[in-house]
Amino acid sequence: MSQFWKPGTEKPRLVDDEEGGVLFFNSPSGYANIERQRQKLPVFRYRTAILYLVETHATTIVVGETGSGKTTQIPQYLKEAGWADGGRVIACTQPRRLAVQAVAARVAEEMGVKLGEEVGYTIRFEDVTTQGVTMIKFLTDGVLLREMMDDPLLTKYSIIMVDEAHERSIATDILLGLLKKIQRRRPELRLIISSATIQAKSMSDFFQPRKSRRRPDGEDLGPNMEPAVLSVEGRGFNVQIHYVEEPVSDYLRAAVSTVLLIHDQEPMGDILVFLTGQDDIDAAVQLITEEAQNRGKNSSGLMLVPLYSGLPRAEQELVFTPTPRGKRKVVISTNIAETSITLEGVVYVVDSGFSKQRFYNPITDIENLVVAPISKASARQRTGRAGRVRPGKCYRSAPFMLILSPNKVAFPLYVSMVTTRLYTEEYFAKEMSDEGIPEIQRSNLVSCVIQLKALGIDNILGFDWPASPSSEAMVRALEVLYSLGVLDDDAKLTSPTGFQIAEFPLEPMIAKMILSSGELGCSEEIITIAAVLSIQTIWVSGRGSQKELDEAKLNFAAAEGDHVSFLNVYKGFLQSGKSPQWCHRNFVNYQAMKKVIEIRGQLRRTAQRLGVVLISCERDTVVVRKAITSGFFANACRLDASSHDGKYKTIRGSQEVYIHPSSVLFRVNPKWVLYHSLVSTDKQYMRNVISIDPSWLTEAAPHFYQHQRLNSMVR
DNA sequence: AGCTAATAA
Repeated sequence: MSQFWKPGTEKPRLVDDEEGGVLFFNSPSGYANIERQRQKLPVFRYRTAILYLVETHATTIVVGETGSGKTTQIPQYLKEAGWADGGRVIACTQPRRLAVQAVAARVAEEMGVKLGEEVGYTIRFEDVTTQGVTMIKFLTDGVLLREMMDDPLLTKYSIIMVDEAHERSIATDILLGLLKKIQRRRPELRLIISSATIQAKSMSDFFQPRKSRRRPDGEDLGPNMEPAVLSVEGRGFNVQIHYVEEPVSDYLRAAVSTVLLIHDQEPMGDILVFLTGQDDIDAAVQLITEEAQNRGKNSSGLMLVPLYSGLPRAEQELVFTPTPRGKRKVVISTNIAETSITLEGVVYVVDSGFSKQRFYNPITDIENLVVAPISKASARQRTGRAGRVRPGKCYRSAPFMLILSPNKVAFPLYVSMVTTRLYTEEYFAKEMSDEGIPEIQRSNLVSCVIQLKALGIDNILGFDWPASPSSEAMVRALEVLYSLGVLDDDAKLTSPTGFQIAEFPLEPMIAKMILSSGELGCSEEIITIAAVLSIQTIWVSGRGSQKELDEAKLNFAAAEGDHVSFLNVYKGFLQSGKSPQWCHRNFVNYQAMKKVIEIRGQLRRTAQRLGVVLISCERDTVVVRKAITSGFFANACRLDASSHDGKYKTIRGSQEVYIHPSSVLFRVNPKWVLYHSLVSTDKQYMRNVISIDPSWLTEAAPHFYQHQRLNSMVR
């Protein structure tokens, strides 16, 4: 049944690209042409097999390389086979919004229907479907989870296809766990799990029924509960892999010299370099520029393009501009180019073997961002980026781990120390883990647990996860939710508070803050703050010097702290008539502010529905800070008077923390502060900080701060 | 005394 691509053979180039982002289509003239295109896709050969397996098995796992056409074709096959008859809907989930939109548009085009009718999509803020008409619906897995809050059995769907399951996002994992549960109540529901090769085994194990539930042979009791596994080959060219032979002491320099070597010795073709973050990338751009200048005209002709998520939109688009004749484009990227952005024309990949990953320590309740070795699956994915247009080459190099500056590498829970010192072939074969650690095992679980509780999953510790988080992490999440008043003594959602907080598409602490703001009379302000906190940054990055940005921020700085400063920016933006020019002058990101307005609108509607009084406190910053305290009381810190370096201690755990340099309270150091989040680098930095009065803590959470504990600290 | 891998509701 399985078909595998033979290394060294060339696969036919097709115009299909299912991976979101860049979609292009050789404007077909008419239906016959589209049909011919569809039949050329690798997945077409499996049409009958897929339909048969879906018919006879509750769960079908489709292992498909990228470019097989599975995402766009399988939903159409299902529709053609009648799975959308009788008002039923075929769902296909994606981890990313952009992919949802792109794939839906493509399928609508192939079917010759208007997007939003037979084929539609739903993402946050955009429901492009028509009830009773839409037969194939693409949506993010997060949206499908939200839908379960109204319809726990997802009764309108006949089939749910979970695409890109190998990425193992939190939402995908929760969804898989819940779908497995739903299936027991709805035997007629079919699941298709689309996954990369490496994950197929664990996926199939997860959907394996317990022995007692297996149907006896020959008896017809509905579909076979054993998952079926089908492999579909993809399209893509052979990529020759080169490993380093000798240890390199610095992956940045190794990457830089590899780029120059490729440029000197290899035929034309673009280069994609994987590094870990903005710092690395900016440094590499500079080093390559300098080196190229030193080497004279043979090394000119390089077009260097940095790529990372924080880059302004316009600069990100540079990666898509066609390479000028006689030039070679070098895209230097984070792992955004591994999954989210597809670049055409890449022939060479330089892989550092590292990426930044989040790790959560449930003991300290702190999330860290650390540089860590990637998995084999990631390495293969990166390699595959070189084979999209013609046979390519991938250069894998990695440094001595220990030579990295100490603040860049920390070994978190779950990651074992890498003893091999370089990314040799042996390292790849023997030391690299097959798969990355699922996000759910690297994260704070507060949002995840409240979502499960809201869906009526009472036994969180006993939940059947595709990959179980540590019990410490689960217990920690339960504790936090209890302290927020979301859960009662029996760990049941409280009414109405718990249910209300679960309704908000926000972290529970932010949602709590919004609920309290109604009573405190400052909900308009708090909803603005919640919207600002839910996007990455409202400031422009990259334009001008850091110093200029710091100065621009001072125009809005409030003595009370960052949250109040956000209100000043928002007010200024409104007073300017939402002017892009005003944003530009003030180093404010216009796109971000537009998003703030949009999210603010959604939160306002949700708040109103839940009975939160919408009211402004005008200039009263005390109530604003009290409302914030009601959600974030656990993040209170006190300035350590004995040291004069701005050291704070958290009240809960006596952790040593510092105010982040980006905060308006940096160097101001009020005695008592509350932070929104911690960033760990060489120190623990508090991001988004306000000053508070310690009496607000006992007011907001008397159960959490026993009086004696606080009094002894206040002195 | 000096900072933000990626994604979503």
